[in-house]
Amino acid sequence: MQVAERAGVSLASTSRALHGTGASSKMVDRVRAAAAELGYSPDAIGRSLRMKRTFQVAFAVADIGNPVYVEMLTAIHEVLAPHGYRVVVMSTGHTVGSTVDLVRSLGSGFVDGLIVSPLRTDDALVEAIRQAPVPVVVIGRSLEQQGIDSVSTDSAAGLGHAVAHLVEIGRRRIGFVNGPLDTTPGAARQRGFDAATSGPDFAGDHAETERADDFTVAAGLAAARRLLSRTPAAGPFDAVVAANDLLAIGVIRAARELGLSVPGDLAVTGMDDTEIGRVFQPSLTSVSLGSAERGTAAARLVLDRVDDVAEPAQQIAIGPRLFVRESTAKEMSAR
Amino acid sequence: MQVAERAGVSLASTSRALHGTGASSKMVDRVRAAAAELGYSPDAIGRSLRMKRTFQVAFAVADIGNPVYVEMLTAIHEVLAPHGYRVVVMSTGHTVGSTVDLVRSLGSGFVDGLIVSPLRTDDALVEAIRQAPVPVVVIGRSLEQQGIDSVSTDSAAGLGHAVAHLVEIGRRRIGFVNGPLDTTPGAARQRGFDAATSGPDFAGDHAETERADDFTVAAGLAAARRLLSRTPAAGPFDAVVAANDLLAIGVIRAARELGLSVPGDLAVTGMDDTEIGRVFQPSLTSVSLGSAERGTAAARLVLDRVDDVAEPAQQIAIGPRLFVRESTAKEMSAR
DNA sequence: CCCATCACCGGAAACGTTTCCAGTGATCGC
DNA sequence: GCGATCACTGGAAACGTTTCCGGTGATGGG
Repeated sequence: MQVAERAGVSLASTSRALHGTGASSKMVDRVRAAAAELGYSPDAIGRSLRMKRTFQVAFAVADIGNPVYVEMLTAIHEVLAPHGYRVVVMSTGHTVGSTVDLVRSLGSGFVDGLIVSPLRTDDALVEAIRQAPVPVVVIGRSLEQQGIDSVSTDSAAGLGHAVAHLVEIGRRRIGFVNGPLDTTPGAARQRGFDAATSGPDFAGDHAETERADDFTVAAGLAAARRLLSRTPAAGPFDAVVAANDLLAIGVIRAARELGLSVPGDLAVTGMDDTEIGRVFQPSLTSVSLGSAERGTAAARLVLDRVDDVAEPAQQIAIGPRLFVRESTAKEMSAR
Repeated sequence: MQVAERAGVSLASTSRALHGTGASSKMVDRVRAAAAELGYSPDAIGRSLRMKRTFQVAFAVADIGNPVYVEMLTAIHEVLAPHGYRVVVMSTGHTVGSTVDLVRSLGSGFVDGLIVSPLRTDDALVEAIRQAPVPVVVIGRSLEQQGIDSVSTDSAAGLGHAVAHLVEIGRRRIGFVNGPLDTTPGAARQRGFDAATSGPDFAGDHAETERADDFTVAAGLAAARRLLSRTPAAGPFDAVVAANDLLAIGVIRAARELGLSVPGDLAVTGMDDTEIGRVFQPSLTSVSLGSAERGTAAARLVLDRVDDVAEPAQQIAIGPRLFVRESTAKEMSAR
């Protein structure tokens, strides 16, 4: 190494001087000076090879463009960067199989840990995660019984909050626009809606689900058209719960097409509390699932695991919170 | 290495067999089988150390949450992943100094290339980029004379398109809500607006700029309130050009506060053609600066540079394109 | 049948760092 | 003044891979 020669000392001393332990101050000065003159910075690869640390953590999701994941990514980056960790973004692909491949690829040791939010889960994936050679934290479903670190949120309960709020402001005939049921979030939200609208606690008159092909505005628009074209015996819908903010915007579009005012004729709620919903007109009442908090918690957890090795797997839950905005204002049209 | 032992061959043969060159088919089968049994995948660090390739590219921006950068990131990832490259996200920080630090940190060799979109640029940064030990591609300003690879867009011309469109639909008194002037985009857009509204080609009656503190909805709202509270001698504003989509949404909010209809009383244009603008009500006429295309081009360029070493620096320009939507529909209110 | 060519394999070096281990010089206490 | 302790330094090994180089066996041509 050039710095050692230049400073006239051994490689060992150079390393100690730069790393800061067990070197005399004279030595430190000398090496620092030489390093500064040469514009030297230690090679990350050599260092990684020796230390068995890459100082990198991967974050993997199906779709990096999704605002929810962007928020997580930002939060994760904010936690990890000050600790000297870099963030590698990866794609899980849309199938369970490709996610399993991703987890297996951790064997090549290019990261010290993984934070992953799989759209779909199965036993093979759980097994792969448990076998993984580096710590893996799952954002999404709680995997308690499986002994896997996870950061989850109770989106089913979140749906309950939305329904309760709508009932409280006097809505009685509530539609639900959900996304695909074969995704983890889709399934959970359906459970939440069904639980909230069945049973004796539900004070409304009617509840009905329509499924969109996708969690997008366009799919929400199409689904809402179908839903709103029907009129239940109890009377026309006066509220729609959407499984995410983009779907909710699609619902509002459909309402406008049909000449319904929001929130006058139709109150609409979203989920995820995204920027896009906050700035929309009308601004969107939405259930926050704490994307940023989940990212932060996952990042902290993975940091813990990278240092301390084996503790019992931890399941962190972030409570959903309802943010009431214009799209569910109290006043109702007389109809 | 365990695989070599298991297969009963040398490390060298193992490597050749897995890498695929100069090994007999019998050897390949044997090694593959052993590798499969052991679930072996080659260590990325050891490989990197030897090959002097990390198979990683960094993407650095000030704010990963910005939709424009998210689009770029997605595009970059899509180009790089099939070539076996990983994407590391980094933050430039908000000052030139921290960006320079970032570029210098490339010396530790943790990536094979960098794609960076600096908010602000100065000579020190240009110098640092030129000295960088790995290829650097700049997204943003064209740095032709500096001999630096860059992918740029002519946002000044884009502003011209917006103004021309507004004039064409009969608007005459045009306001401009810009962001901070000390950023590269802010300065370029100001130049564009000034060029488009001065000189004999401008068929409007009045042009005036108001500056927002930031490229956000809130800042746009505040700036638009200030702008619209003034009434030029030529008459009230009938159009506002905003320097990006978020500012434009702020402008629409301000207009609504003041009882102005959009586009009836006031036509509004944005810039960046973001999802948020597309789904807004009214949907936003916006100048696309081709974020995804720029990301794609930058990623391709960095791939070229990683393989072929030295070619003359390249400057790629992506032309801006205007997408006309509801916020600048033709009909005007009679006033 | 012998020599030259060729395909293939194993040994070993190299990449750049950290850390263990031993050794040297100095300092301190007795 | 001498021995022991101590702070510090240098040598060397190790991390896991790729690739150069030399060698060996087979094959083909003369």
